[in-house]
Amino acid sequence: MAASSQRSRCGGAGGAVEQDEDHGEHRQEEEQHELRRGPWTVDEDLTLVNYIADHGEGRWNSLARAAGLKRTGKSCRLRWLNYLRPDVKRGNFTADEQLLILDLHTRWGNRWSKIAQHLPGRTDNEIKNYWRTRVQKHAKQLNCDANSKRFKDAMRYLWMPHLVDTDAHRARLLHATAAAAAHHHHSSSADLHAAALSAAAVLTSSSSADSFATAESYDDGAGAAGLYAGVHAGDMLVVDGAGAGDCWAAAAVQETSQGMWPSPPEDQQQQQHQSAAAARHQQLADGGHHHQFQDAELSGWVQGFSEGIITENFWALEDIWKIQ
DNA sequence: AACTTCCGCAACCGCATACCT
DNA sequence: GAGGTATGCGGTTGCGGAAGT
Repeated sequence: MAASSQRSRCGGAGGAVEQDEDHGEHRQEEEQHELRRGPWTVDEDLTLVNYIADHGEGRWNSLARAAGLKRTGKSCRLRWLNYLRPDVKRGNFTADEQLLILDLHTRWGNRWSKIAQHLPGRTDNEIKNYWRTRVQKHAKQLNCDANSKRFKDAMRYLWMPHLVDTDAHRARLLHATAAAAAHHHHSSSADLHAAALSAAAVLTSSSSADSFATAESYDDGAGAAGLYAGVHAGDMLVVDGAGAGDCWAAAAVQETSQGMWPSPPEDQQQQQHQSAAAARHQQLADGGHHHQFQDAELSGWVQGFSEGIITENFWALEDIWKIQ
């Protein structure tokens, strides 16, 4: 694969080089040294690894030449740092890591290398890709910018607790699906509010099932729980004084937001289900009043969010049911 | 089975900063 | 201090495989 794609890459990303003011000279220089671009071959990897094992890192341009690699120093450095380094960690991000990324990104924005320093074995490139491909996708689904306060609040009060609570999520999947389906059958237009809230729950849970929950990530859920203890998915609910319909909606969000996760061991399931249920009952017992947020701005956002669900055409309900 | 679309990720680029002479 | 080179960073591109039709 390497050979063919290299050619095309020279015409693609490499084409930008030729737009430089001294592109002619540049190309001549490249041809002279037969600089390679595109994916690295196994031989090249071995050469680089062996050379660094013998001589150490640094001085990348001279390293590339001395090792006999027809690559720029930059390319060698990138390959080593992002892929060949022995301590580089590959594979899906654990729940802990996801939480950390979300948290650090709210603090520092796109300071990928700074964020990467706090995730041992992860590279800035990997984190950046993760953010762009997964997190931004969800921002798009929420109809807001990934850098907006609105989205960050959604992360903090919906997503993070969602990750923390993954075990409970798994436990309630079947129950939630059944409840939602049953409700769908018996719902009328009067229940639109509740259904829309349910839709929001799906938005923040099952839509993320594709990428945010991996089998291995569940093992770390408990550790992450400590970080965000006290923040629960139910916190985003606005339990209005309107009555039973809204209470159902509140419960629906709590239930369906648990998403599509594999099941934990039985005893764990029961324990978590019980505590979550107790919390919900307490919440509903407090009903008839707005849920109180310490952060007034957040409270406003929550209100806006729940209203927006109805007015901003997030997803058609039909789509939600299809997913469920 | 063939084709198209979508998505994840490796690798690239330009720019900024640090370091050296 | 000026100029040149190396390194680091963040944004972007496009390939290849998966998913959908």
